[in-house]
Formats: sequence, structure tokens, C-alpha cells
Amino acid sequence: MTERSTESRRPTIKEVARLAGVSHQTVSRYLRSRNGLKPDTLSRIDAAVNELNYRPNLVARSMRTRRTGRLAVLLPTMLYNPARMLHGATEAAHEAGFSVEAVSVIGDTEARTERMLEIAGTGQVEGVLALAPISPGVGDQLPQGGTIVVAADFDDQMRGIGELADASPLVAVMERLVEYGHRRFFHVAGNLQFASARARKAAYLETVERLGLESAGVVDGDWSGKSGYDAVHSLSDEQMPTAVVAANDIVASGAIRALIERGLDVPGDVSVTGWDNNEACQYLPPGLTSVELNLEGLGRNAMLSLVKAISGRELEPAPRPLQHVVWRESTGPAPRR
Amino acid sequence: MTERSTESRRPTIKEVARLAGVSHQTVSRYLRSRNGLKPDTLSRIDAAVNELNYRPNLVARSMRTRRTGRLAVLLPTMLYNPARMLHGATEAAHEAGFSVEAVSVIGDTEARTERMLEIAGTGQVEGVLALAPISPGVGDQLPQGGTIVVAADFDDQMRGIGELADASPLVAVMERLVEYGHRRFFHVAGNLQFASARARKAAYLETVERLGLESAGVVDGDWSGKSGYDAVHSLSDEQMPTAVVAANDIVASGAIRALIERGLDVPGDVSVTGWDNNEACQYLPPGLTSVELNLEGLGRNAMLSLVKAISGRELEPAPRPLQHVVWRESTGPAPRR
DNA sequence: CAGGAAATAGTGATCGTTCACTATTTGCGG
DNA sequence: CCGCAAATAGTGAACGATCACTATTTCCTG
Repeated sequence: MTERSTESRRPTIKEVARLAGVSHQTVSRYLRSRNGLKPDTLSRIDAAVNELNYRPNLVARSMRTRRTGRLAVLLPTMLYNPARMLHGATEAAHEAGFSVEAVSVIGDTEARTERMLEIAGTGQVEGVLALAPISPGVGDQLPQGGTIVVAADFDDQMRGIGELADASPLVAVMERLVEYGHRRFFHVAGNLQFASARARKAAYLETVERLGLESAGVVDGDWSGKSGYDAVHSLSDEQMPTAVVAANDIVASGAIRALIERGLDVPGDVSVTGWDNNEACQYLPPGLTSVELNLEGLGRNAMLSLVKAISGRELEPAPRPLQHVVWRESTGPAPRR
Repeated sequence: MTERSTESRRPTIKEVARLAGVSHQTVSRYLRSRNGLKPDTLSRIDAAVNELNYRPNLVARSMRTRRTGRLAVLLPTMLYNPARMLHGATEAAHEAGFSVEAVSVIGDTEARTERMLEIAGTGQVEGVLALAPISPGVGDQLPQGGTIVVAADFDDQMRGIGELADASPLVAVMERLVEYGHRRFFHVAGNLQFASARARKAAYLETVERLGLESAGVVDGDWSGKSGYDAVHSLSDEQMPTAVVAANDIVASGAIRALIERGLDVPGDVSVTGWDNNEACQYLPPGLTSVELNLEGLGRNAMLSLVKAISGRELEPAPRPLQHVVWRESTGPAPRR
């Protein structure tokens, strides 16, 4: 389906004014508040607007007001589904009267950062929310003019908003597994450019240390099923843990596959946990123990900072908790040795 | 991380001109082509631009040129991961000199259509590519001004670009399964608001008819794992097919779960196929036979129509085929009865 | 009904860029 | 070194809205 509407120019505020028999400024007032106008005037403008099917030219408005009401969200490509987070962020932005542009960029942190500066520098958006990792100190490079950048993921100095990278459910998972008798763990990390991957890895190591557990080690992966598959196959029989904590569900699925290929039962011999509560992994046998994320909530809360920084407006944050563990069949008591 | 750059106004073309000792028009020329300027003039402007860290105000430019160079892509929310399609579409748009705004809208077809009209009507974008179902005949409602709308999914009169809804791999899957000895099939459809779901259902029914197969029926679902799970459980033992063709991998995972719960082996008793080549489903046992999509290519090709309609420019389409079947362990010979 | 404040409406400048012209400089043949 | 075309640069209007004022009308009070 392809349609092109009539070629004639769109009507302007002055044409509406002429048709309604008022000045352009009166129409301008009408557009913004609709108060302080006589009922008669108002209805004449109403009629003119309808007759001409007038809609204000937002480009011209932006030009004069120096406000675009638009925000950009920088998304990572392909690594996970950012749609739900984007949705939460967009909803919050709408509440504060902003529209949102999503920009997905391939390439590394540097490429993303470059593109972000480009977006921020042309006055097209009032702020940028980066849901993908960007270089630190990027704010300093911003051209003058007040475009604000909020990074939801950590920057390289490990500062960050935090919620996105909150790894506490991983600690809860491990503690419960310890109650189940597990002593020997293994962690397959995600792409460490992501704060969430770094945080989960750190939480794993910290918990091993704190509870005096054994660890078959940590393998740095890339969020892929293959990374989980390869990591498990890289272990010797002696190293084999009784619990594999994977960075996400995809990694977990690869790990489970490798465990089965090695003749091990899940959860009989080895328990496996994931992250993200991937719908496919809920059903396939064994149902995967995972961490359910309120992605809309996380997106919303990330956007709150940006909205506040730009307009000072404080929106209602998403109700906590934003993550919780869902126990399924892939976890169970540690095997007797 | 939150940063605010200096509050001072961004430099304008006139300030650059003054610093370089030329007229604003000369700077304007410099910005566009950089030809037809004396080397001396050019380097003076270069220096001024760098010193002021000048970037053109695209809002002002759009105002004068009546062109924004921006396109919008309307995305469905949450049903599947549109990131890769968006990426292909964005890449194609960049090649033609457009930037892309992604708009995800919740709600039904009507709500989406309404929002789309809003976006198209304010002159902020030159075109809209709808990757989510919208109401038919929407072009007629568009305000004057030449915003173009291209719908990649079918409209309600079942016209459409087609590639997105190409169900031919489903036919290939069924024919192969027939070679394997399968005679009795079952289809769990996706949300029929989507052209792809309608096309797969139609292809299933047509193939059953053409090859004279038995069908345990078609259940209309919603792309969810639960819909696959419930659909299988709704069958009596007598109705049970030897092959389940699911609308996508998530649905397939639900179906597999239900089959296992009923004591059936996959693929020993029943073969199952999905769609989308979901990464998690590749690993979990049994590896799911599915249809791999070149989502970037599909997104790209959808964008081509829009770009062509707006600028007349014809970009290189993605190489075919854009979909192909990946055979894995969830399919096998029909059981002897 | 005069007078003044409040409510309502109008006028012209302005945002930062490009467009359509006009003006100036350069280069070159004779 | 004149004259003229080509190359280069400058001037002012325009895009479509809002802002900062000023002007007019309405309403109320005494």
C-alpha cells in the first residue's frame, strides 16, 4: 500500500486566521491553551481549523521555541530485545510531553558514542538516553546548547544508574542453591561491555567468596547460546560443577545442551539458571529457572532521570521489585556424590 | 551519569560568518557543497567552524527547505523482536540520506492507526513505514502535505508488500514431512491481525487440501507459548497428529511441552516445527526445526518502497532468499502405527 | 454612565537557515 | 590593460510558528 496525499501546501496559522477572521496570534493562543478566548472566537477558529484540516507545523514551532520535545534512546542492536524497555521509556516520556526517537546503532562502544554525539549536536533532540554502553565522559564533548545525556548502563568507570545492572537476584539464586546442597558453581558471563554482565560476574565472584564456595571458574561470553555451549564443553569431568549460573537464558540453553550431550541430567546432576525469563525457555524441558524482569519498569525508570534533568518534572517510578527469580525445573537439590 | 553542557546558546551561521570574515550565505554554501569557494575562504571558514564547534541547526534548515530527512517506522510492541528488522530498514534509509525514528505503539490496530496519523500530520517526518498492522485506506485520511505511508504488513483487504508474509517455507516444511510419511497435521496459528499469521494459516490449509492430507484442525492463537500449550492439550488422543506446525518457535515450545506432558516423544511420536529460528530453541532438546529469517533483509526491502516513493531513489534490495528452513531434531519420520 | 482594571485581540520582531537575486572579483583573449 | 564572461561573494526575503508588546473591548464599581 502506497499513498500520496495531495501535493498542495499544508495550511498555515495565517490562513486559519484569515478564514476565522482573527489575527494569527489569536490562533496561536488557541493552539496552546484555548483559554482566554471568547466562545465566539473560539468556535470560529475551531471551524476554520476543521475546514482546512490544519495541524501546526512542529518544525516551525521548534524553531521559535528552541524546544523540540523530542528525546532519543540509543539502543543496542540484536543482543536482546529492547522493545519492552523502549516501551516503558517511551511511555514515561509521553507523560512528560516528550516524543521519543529510537536509534539503534551497530558497532562498538566508540561507534555508538560517535553517533550519539552527532544526534545530540544538531539540536534535533533535547536529550539522549543510552540503553547501550557508551564511552565515559561523553558529556564533556557535547557541543554547547544543553543537550543532556543519560546513560542507563554503566560507563567505563563503573558508575551507573544501577537498576539495569542490579545483580542481586543472582545472589538470591546462589543462596537458595546452597540451601539445596550445592557447593560447586560455574558462571558463564555475558558481554562484559554491558554493565549487567559485569555486575552479574562480580556478584557471582563475591558470593563464592562470601559463602566459601567452590567455583569451576568464570567464562567470559557474549550472551550467545554458543558461548554457554562451548563453556560447558571446555570443562573437564573433574571440574564439572553441580550448578551453572548463566548470564541469560540463551546462554543457559546452550549450557543445558552441552550438559545433556555429556550425559548429565538437568537438574539431576547439574542445576542451571538463566536470566530474562525468555518465553521459549519456560516451556521447553526442563523449564528454566530464570529471573523475570520488569523491562517496562526498567525502561521507565531510566527515562525518569532524563526527563527530570531536562524538565525538572518528577514522574512516578515503576513499583519495585523490578526483578524476581522464577523457580522452575532446571534447578533442584545437589546430587549425592 | 548525567551531564549538562554549558548553558550558552549554540553558535549560528552568522557568528561563524563574522569570525571568518565572510557573509552568512558563504558559510551556508560551505555547509552544503564546499565547492565554488576559494581555498582561502574555505580554510577561514573551516577554522571558524572548528573554533566555535559549530553544527548546523537542523530544525532551522528543515524549516526553510521543508524537508526533514526523517522517516518513522511504526513497530508492534512486545510480540516479537523487531530490532533486527528495524536495523535493516534504518540502514537502507541511511543510504538514501534519511534518518529514522522508531515509534512503538501499544493498543489495537485502531490506536496504532490514530497515532500514525498524528505522526504523519505534523510535518515531522516525510514518510512512515508501518511494520505493525494498521487500518486500510489510511492514506486517504492523511492531511495535505505529502507524507507518505507504506505498510509492510497486509492491510485488511489482504494487499501487502508480501515478503513479510511469504509463507512458502511452511509449504516446504509440510512437503518434506509428507515425504517422511506424515499424513496427519495440526496448525497453531499466530495472531491473525498479522499478515504473516494469516498467510501461514492459509498456506497450511491450502497444502492440506492440495496434498490430500488429514488435519487435526487449526487453532487460532496469539504467538504465545501458552497458545501452543493449550492447543495441544485441547486435542483428544484420537485427534492427535503426527506433526504440529506452529506459527512460531515460542508457540512450538509450548506445544512440545504439552506433548511431553501427554507422554509423547518429540520427534518419535510427533514432529514439531516453528518459525523465527529463536536462538534458545536451537539448543534446547530437541533442537527445534524452524525457519530462519533474514530480518535485516526484510526490514530493508520494506524500507525500499518508502524511500522510492519519497525520493525516487532505487536502492539495492537484499539478496534472496530471505527465509529458509533449518532442519533439526524436532522433526523426523512419522511413527509406524 | 464615567473611569479604570481585567479580559481579549492585534502588531511586528524573531528563531537560524536557505532561496533568489544582485554585486563584486578573477581570469583571459585580444 | 580593456572588456567581458565565469567564478565567487553578498543582500535581503522567506519558511511558520511564538514572544513581547501594544491596542482594544468588556465588565464592574461608584
